[in-house]
Parts: sequence; C-alpha cells; structure tokens
Amino acid sequence: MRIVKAVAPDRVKGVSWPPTIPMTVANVEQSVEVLKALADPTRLQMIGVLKNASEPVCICDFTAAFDLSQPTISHHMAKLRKAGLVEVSKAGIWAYYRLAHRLEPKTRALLDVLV
Amino acid sequence: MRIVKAVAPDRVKGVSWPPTIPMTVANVEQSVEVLKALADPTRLQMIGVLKNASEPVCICDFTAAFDLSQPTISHHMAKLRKAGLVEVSKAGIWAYYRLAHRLEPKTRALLDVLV
DNA sequence: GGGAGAGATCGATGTCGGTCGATGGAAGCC
DNA sequence: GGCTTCCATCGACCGACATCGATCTCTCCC
Repeated sequence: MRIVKAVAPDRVKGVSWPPTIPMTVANVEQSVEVLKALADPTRLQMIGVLKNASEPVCICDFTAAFDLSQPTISHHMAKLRKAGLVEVSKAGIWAYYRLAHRLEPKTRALLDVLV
Repeated sequence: MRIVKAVAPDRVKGVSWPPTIPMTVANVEQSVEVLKALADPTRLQMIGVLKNASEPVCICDFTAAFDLSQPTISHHMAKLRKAGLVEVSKAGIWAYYRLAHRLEPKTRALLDVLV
C-alpha cells in the first residue's frame, strides 16, 4: 500500500508517472476489433458452434437455432467475416461457414480461452 | 467438402442439424460482459497498464496519459469496475486502481492472452 | 470555516450497433 | 422462362455508448 504523503510532492500530472502503455497502437486496434466482434451473445455462440463443429455449418441452421430474423443472422456472420474470424464457402444454394484456418495466434488463444 | 445433392433431401430447418451450442447461457452472458468491457481502445490500454504495473496506479495519471476529459476517464474506469476487472482504493485525495485480485480464471486467462 | 484540488456523477449530444421488413441476386427445379 | 429457396444487402428504427461541460462530494490545508 502506498503512503500518500510521501508521494504527494512529486505527483505532477504527466510528469511523475507517465504510465507506459505496454502495447502498440496497431496491436490495440486489432485486438479491439476482434473483441468487438466477440462481444455479442449471438456472435459468441456462433463462434462456439463453429469451433466445436467438425464440418462447416450451413447458415440456415443458425437461422433455425437462434430466435432472430434471417437478415440479423446474416449481419452477425458478416461481422465475424469482416473481423477475419470465419470463412464462407458457397455450395449451390447454401452458404457454409467455418472458422478461418489462418487465425492470428493471439486470436486462436482467445478462442481457446472463451469456447 | 460436402456434396450438396446428397444432403439436400434431409436439410429441413431446425430438424436435420440443430447446432449444439457448447456453452450455457450464463456462461455466454458473463463472457460477453467482460468482452464488452475490453472492447474499447482506452479501456484495453488501461487494463494493459494496470496488468503491467507493480503498484496501483493513480487515476490522475490516466487522465494525463490519455487525451480524454476527466469525466470520460472516470466513466471508463467505472465500466471496468462494474465488469469486476479492477478495484479502487481511495487514499486521501487520490484514487488508485489495480487489477482485481479475485479474477475468474477464464478472465485471467483472457488478460494473459491480450496483454 | 473557507478555499482548493481530485474524482464521481449528471445531463446533453452525437455516433454506433442490433434488429427488422423489404428488396435484390444467384442457384436449382418445373 | 417462370417459380422457389437461400442468402446478402439496403433502409429505417431504436436503444446503447462514448464524450463532454457542469456540478457535486470528499479530503486536505490554511
């Protein structure tokens, strides 16, 4: 526990203790993008399904599983796609989604913790 | 790769492939709360600073380090506090923040990956 | 008590994000 | 060609959120 009186004299804003931020700006931005993509119940469960699935999953199954409209499901999948978390492969009428093969190691570790 | 024609007949919505969601609702909600708290550049950097700090950090240092107003910094810290990620200890005039000691193991692992 | 400084809260504002209905485009079937 | 189905996109709506100035509370010091 710090003793306040002892540090009071040299507590000048931005001078005594400029906290060193231990990440680069690019690093933070990239992490935040992934975190934002995962910070939604629907999308997190989607990722959970895809991570545990042995084969790509048809998006119509998500539409059936979640009580949301088809555009909303598609919107969420698009977010995951834009974040680089999932990939899509069209097969005739259907669209099959799976986790991206080439995930950043950090992202992969994140998913291993979460799901 | 799936052969579409072969699966077409039994692709009935919600019948053939109800995707099993491998997490409980409570689990998802708790993870999403933490992810939302971290899915902001300012807050993620705050957590990074606190995780690497050997001592609690005065919030005035964050106000000096980030180019944001004092209420905004306070608002972000409150979010981290409500998510259970940080703890505050008042010492005289100043407020010192640190990572919560009793973090969920999953949350701890999350921070280890991120920061 | 009175002034000064730190930090939390309030109220307002602008932007972002989740959701839906409607529409569009592509593939399969008659 | 015409119809159907699946899926993405668009436009709109509404609630959530980041940000700020103003204010309040608390503590310290004179």
